[in-house]
Amino acid sequence: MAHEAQKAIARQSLLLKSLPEQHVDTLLSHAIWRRYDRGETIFLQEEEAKAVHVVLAGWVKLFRMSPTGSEAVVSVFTRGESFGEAVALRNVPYPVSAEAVSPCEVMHIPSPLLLSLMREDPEIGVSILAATFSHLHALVAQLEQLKAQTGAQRVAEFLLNLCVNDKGGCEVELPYDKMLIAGRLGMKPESLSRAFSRLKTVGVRINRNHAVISDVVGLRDYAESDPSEK
Amino acid sequence: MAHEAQKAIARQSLLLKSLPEQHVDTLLSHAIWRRYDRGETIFLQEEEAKAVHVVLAGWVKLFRMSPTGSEAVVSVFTRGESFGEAVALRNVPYPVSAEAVSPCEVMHIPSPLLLSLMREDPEIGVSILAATFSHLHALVAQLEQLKAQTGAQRVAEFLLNLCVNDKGGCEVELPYDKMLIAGRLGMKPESLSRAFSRLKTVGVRINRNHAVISDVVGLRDYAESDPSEK
DNA sequence: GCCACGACATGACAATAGTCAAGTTCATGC
DNA sequence: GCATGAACTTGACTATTGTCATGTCGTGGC
Repeated sequence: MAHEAQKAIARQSLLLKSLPEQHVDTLLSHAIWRRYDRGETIFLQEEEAKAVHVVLAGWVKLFRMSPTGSEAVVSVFTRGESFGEAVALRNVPYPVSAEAVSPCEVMHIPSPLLLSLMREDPEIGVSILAATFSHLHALVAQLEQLKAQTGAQRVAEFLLNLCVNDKGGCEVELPYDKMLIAGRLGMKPESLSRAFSRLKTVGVRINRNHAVISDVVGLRDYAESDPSEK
Repeated sequence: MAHEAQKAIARQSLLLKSLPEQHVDTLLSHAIWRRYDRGETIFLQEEEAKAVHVVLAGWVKLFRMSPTGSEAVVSVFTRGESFGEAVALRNVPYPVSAEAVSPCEVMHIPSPLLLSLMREDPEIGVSILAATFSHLHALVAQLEQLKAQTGAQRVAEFLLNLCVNDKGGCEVELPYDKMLIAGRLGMKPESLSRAFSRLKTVGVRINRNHAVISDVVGLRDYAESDPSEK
């Protein structure tokens, strides 16, 4: 059974936050709450979806194995984020696999429950679409980055997304392994290392999983500049 | 007003094909039917979505402009395909722009109509989710290609998707400009040219917009082989 | 028919990223 | 404490791709 703290996190997720209290209670009380160890599989590509997943703690990566065995990281989720909405409601196989990349707490909402509630109140469909749209948007943004930016620029954007303040300097912690960051940004770990050292010229220092950005505006200029201008 | 032939195409779209006849009739009779010339804009990034779009004839590209002015093609749609579902139902701005890349016929379903119908019958929400999921899936597949395959391999997959038969040889027409194919595959036109000439060694001949594939199985092997093995 | 322009092909070169190998650091188990 | 192994960094080299320049080929306008 779930702690109140976990329920509070679930309530804040994009999927649930705009639903009527009463429905949220129903969903939370029928949900399955599970802990995953680092490296543990949550579901596999081609498996049939039976639930929608909400991350309560830790980090989960979605990835795809190509026929050759190399893996492509599609997205990385953390506290308060949900995934699998569009798949769960249609009884189709997952297009990706999901794996815990740190110890995780994940809530699973059985899809039949969500479906039956949706037939009662169409507003739930809108909530699901909202969450799905945000995934769609994230994928589009990622595609644009891959097609229009160099590796170092993608790293710069990644760091900027970790910053809270939008000017001056700031210090951030890298949220997960550099290997995973590299995968998420579509490059090899070696290239990520080199991208980091290239960013030294625009005021970025990396030490372990700690990053110091001395000039956020300058870094943003770098990220958005034309690759051919450098 | 629409020809019956156009309505028939719309009925076959993923968005509408599984809906009850009665709802489809309502939607079709309130839809807006428009013709677009090559190069004409259908909507712009950041514009607020007011409709869902169904392509009846021609080709439409969705693309994103990066801050530097370079464009990244996100997807290309043709007869029977719909786009903008998840955006239209949420009153959020489009994350992409849409442009006709050939003379086009496009049907627009006003989103308030779709929303009100959805509140009557939640099944419509499922249909919209189905269409949205297929876009999500396509983006994930594209991401995987970009991250795990070389340019020539992406071109090989593109050609394979145009083939109907799955063994032996086949001949296909390239559906649109090579410039657009290049954009869709995340490369420059020059790189596409070179990818084509590289594919000569696996039995692919390109002449104008006509492609001859002498060995579909061999080409598939090539597309799925490890990039480092060549 | 001729011209102009855009799409496309190709060569030379530069920039970028992947590969392979060697070495460092750090967390873990014993 | 020490050994082990995984994550990470760095260097040298290669492969791939982008850039720029040039040339060809067709299509559409006149």
